[in-house]
Amino acid sequence: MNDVKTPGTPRKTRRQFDREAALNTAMELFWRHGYEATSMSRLLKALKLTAPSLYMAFGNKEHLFQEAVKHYNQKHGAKVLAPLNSATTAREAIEQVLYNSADLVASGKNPNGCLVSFGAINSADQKAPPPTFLKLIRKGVFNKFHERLQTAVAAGELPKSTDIARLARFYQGTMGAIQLLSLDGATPTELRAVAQDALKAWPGK
Amino acid sequence: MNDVKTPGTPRKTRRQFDREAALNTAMELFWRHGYEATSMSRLLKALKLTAPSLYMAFGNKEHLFQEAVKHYNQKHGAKVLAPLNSATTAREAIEQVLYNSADLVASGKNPNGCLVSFGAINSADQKAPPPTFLKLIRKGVFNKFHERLQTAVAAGELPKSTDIARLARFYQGTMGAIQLLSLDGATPTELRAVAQDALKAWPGK
DNA sequence: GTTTATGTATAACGATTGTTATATTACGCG
DNA sequence: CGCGTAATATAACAATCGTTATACATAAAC
Repeated sequence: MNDVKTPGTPRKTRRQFDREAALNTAMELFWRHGYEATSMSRLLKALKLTAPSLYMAFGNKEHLFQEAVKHYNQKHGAKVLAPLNSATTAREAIEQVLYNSADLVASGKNPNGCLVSFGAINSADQKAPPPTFLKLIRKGVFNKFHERLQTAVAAGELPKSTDIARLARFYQGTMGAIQLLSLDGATPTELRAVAQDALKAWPGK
Repeated sequence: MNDVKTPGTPRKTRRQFDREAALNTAMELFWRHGYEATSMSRLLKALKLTAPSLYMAFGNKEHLFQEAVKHYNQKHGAKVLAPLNSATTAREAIEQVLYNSADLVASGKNPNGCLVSFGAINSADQKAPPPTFLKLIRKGVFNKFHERLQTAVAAGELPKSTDIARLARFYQGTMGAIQLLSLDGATPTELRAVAQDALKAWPGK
């Protein structure tokens, strides 16, 4: 009657490599060279995998990139932005975010710069999935800054006349400046100074 | 006795295309997509040239890129940085440079962003000629900022205790922030606001 | 233990990369 | 005019791009 095979017990994976470790290495390569300049052959060599294994596990290059970026956000991005939720004042929150950013992008333990900002900046097609995906994430970061500043106004930390969007843009821009300067060899100390200078533009006082 | 052919009268070129126009188009493509993501076939199509003509005129892709960047510096970079030499005070100089930058990278008449900052940011080999070449130019821009600030200290515009290098880095960083924000669609007006906010960090007063 | 499915290995796919050898055209000069 | 050279056009080069078909090995399920 029912010729359709029932799915049966889902089979456990027999993958022989560490998916997390592979994602880590892929993230590192994309971070350092960007999406298009990171070739599959380079990835395969670094991950010590054969092509079918990688395609089986991640689909294709675009999807691997997406997963690598998500991994980046979980492992690094979230830590950098954490003060937006934990610091007591908006000013301290942004100060700490900028410091975190300076440390992340110029520590020497990771590639310099930022995967989200620069990961697909040189793209043959700016409307292709990788650039679009990153742009969306950057928009989300802007929104996080924006919301924190709104909260600050509501709490009386900032005057109600404050141009929130403008301020959010300025400090997201400062983050970008820090990331960009790190590519030319600026040290964490120098980048913290950039953050401090930018904080002199904080409203009021 | 002398079998070596004397060079004779240098023959005028018989090139049939406008070298300047070709350079302009190449600049535009490199500006928009970066070095590696701009393929020769794409260049040839845009320039309406055949490969041998382009190679005859410019050598190879790397050399064409170099010439395109020089063209960019002459046509746009020089104008943006001109106030460093013409403005009466250092503060006004930097203010106008930042405004010029905001207008250039977000006017809509040109590709957004900056060829010198982003033209080879996603490179398979960061030590290859194109990234190295751009890095050198950015170093030169830093030096121009630095020298202008030194002059300002000598003229008494700034206290002698001013950390010149730090200030130069901060405003070069602000330029980078403006360029980066333009890639996500910020308007010239919004970018001028970023410049204004950054100028609130100007020492003294 | 046999069957069945899934991960791996080898090797190749067509497309495109930057570049150049060959052939043809056409202009400058004597 | 006619010689010689330089710019063009056609076409191909080896290398690499991202991806996949095929064959083999192996672990899970009955």
